[in-house]
Amino acid sequence: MRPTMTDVARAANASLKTVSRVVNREQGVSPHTAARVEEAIRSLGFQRNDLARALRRGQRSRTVGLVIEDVSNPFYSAIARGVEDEVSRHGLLVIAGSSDEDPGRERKMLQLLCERRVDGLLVVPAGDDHRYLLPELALGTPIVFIDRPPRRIEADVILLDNVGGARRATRHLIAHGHRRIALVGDALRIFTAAQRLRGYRQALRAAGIPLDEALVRLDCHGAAAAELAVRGLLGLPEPPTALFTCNNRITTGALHAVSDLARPPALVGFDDLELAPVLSPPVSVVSYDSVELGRQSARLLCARLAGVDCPPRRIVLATTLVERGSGETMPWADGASGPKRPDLRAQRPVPEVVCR
Amino acid sequence: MRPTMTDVARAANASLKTVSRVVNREQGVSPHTAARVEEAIRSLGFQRNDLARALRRGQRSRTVGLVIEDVSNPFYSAIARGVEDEVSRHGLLVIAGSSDEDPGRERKMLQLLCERRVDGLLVVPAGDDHRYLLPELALGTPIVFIDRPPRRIEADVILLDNVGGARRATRHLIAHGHRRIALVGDALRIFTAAQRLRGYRQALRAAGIPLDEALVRLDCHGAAAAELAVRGLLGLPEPPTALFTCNNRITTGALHAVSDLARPPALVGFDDLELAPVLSPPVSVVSYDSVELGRQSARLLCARLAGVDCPPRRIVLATTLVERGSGETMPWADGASGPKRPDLRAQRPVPEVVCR
DNA sequence: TTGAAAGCGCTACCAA
DNA sequence: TTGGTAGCGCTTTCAA
Repeated sequence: MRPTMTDVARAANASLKTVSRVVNREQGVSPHTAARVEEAIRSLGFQRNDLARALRRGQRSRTVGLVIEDVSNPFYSAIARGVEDEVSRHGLLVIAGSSDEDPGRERKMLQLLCERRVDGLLVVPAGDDHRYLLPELALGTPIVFIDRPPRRIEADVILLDNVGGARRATRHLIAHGHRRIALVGDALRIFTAAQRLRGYRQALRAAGIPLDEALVRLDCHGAAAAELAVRGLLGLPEPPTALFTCNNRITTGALHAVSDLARPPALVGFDDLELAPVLSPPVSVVSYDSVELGRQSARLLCARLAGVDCPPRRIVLATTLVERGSGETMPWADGASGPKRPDLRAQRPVPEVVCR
Repeated sequence: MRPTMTDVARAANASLKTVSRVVNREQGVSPHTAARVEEAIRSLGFQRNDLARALRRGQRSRTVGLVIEDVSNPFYSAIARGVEDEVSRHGLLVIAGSSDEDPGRERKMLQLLCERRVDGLLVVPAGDDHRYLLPELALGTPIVFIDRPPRRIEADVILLDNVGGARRATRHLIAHGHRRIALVGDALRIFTAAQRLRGYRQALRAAGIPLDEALVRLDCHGAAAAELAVRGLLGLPEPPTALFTCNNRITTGALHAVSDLARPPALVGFDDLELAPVLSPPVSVVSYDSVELGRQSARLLCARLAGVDCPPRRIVLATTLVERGSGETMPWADGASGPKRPDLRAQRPVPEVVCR
């Protein structure tokens, strides 16, 4: 069995309270007694039970819950890292879980986290009604929403400048002569998807380009769906000359769809990709610091935990357009035969003899 | 204040025990009483305190601790996802933390997790001596090591076939006519780095190619260091004609280093990259299922939690070579001028007028 | 079917 | 400087 303070007290021939004092480095223990207790702790391998401690002190579990769509998506795992960096400075650990964009799972995860008495919650919300969190908020659990605002409740939220980023990306493509610019995006119930569509429309309107519904492909969840959508766009009688892809997975899918094209359309994606600079052409993106997104969210949460009590805050982080090449090309003249993107495999000698 | 069972009992005019029975869906409560209690639970917004419950039941916190190098590295976050998928089926949550390859941080994290009484631990170990975990193991906390074996203790571990994968990668490059194959790897104290070097050496030896120390670049931690190392290799009087890059970050760095070369060396990387197929040329890699790596580790942990008591297991997962193009090119004949990798930006018209 | 009392491992309060 | 005792919110045991 695992030794308790009582065991240590017995072994050290001291009282429970004295052991507690030593463990918690409180004043008022004679060096001699302290040494005896320390020795007992060492020999028994005692480790304080934080569950019991928290219960007694009326504390929570000294953890924060983080609910994101998918811990294995680089965008979200970067957030997780930012959160960890920030909260670990306060001795808090992070319980992270994936909602898979399912409001039911999200709610269940949040419920589990509340039952474990997390000190605070960080959520990239998937649901469309978060009123069920009101009692928890009222009980003093701070909740900070990340990347998307909560629905039907007021709470702290850290967002990206989605509209601005999308508008800039689209305007950038227009500036390079494109008029048939497709948007490939996720379902509109997702806040960021809707906002990015808004920015796209604003840029078109500002340039006097009518919106062509055929060029707007929504509900692309994941790379595979996006790849299909882009193939569909390219098969149109009048295909787009440029693509605006609304998140990292969609950009990835689009790149798969255009990778074997002799003349790929121009492309700007929302979210940066680690390999964007080494693709050919290098991929231009709307970028921002996603670790910082997590860090700021956690910072706000920690401020709330420390008692900062102001009305719900709404922080918007800037996005920047990173020009790398894929978004800075003009449309091909119709029917003109332009230079092809070469197949390197064909260019380089391939051996005829393969050993073993 | 947060309502407790006592509050519910008072509100429902029932005893504490009766409330407990209702909350835990135990038998022996009359429907009428149960309804009254349910109503009180709803109206007060009662939520059972899992901390107190676990304490009383002598349970742990119903969480597993996961210590990895960096939650934001796709390799590790994929593991985290696999772990989550598996343990969530048992009602367990995941506390994940980053060690940053620092044995001190690793130890501290593990200590924190033990104090919070996690049910089990999953660790990608960074340290070189894990004997400090022996007491915890003896107390019945199952620990499964992932990707690298523990040092100086016996415990469950799930590994990849590093030697086999590296050998196959190197042999593959040899088969395509390369004899000057560089290895870019991490510090040898990291198990996987050492094993992959071993596989590389085995393949060279089998082909009768003497090892050229100048072509072995170790201690490359992170993409930036790898990029530098590759630039160094390419600046050699007799540069390598092929690269074997030992992990995902190193491959990324190498790709940065060769991205602007007219004639990039052949390349095979260990770890797959999401964008590998759309790079030019597409990148050949030693691949495996990293979500599965996490899932299997968690499965073993859960088996231990369920009481499976056999000697420590060592499971090795297979790796496969995925040929995509970058590893299937012959070396350039010395001094011959081969076809260049074209710059797409130059090929395509760039607009002269940019609006606003 | 219902409830009183003890106690999980710890800390807080007060007394010696 | 030291220690007894109560109690955090819950479950368990046993009695009514």
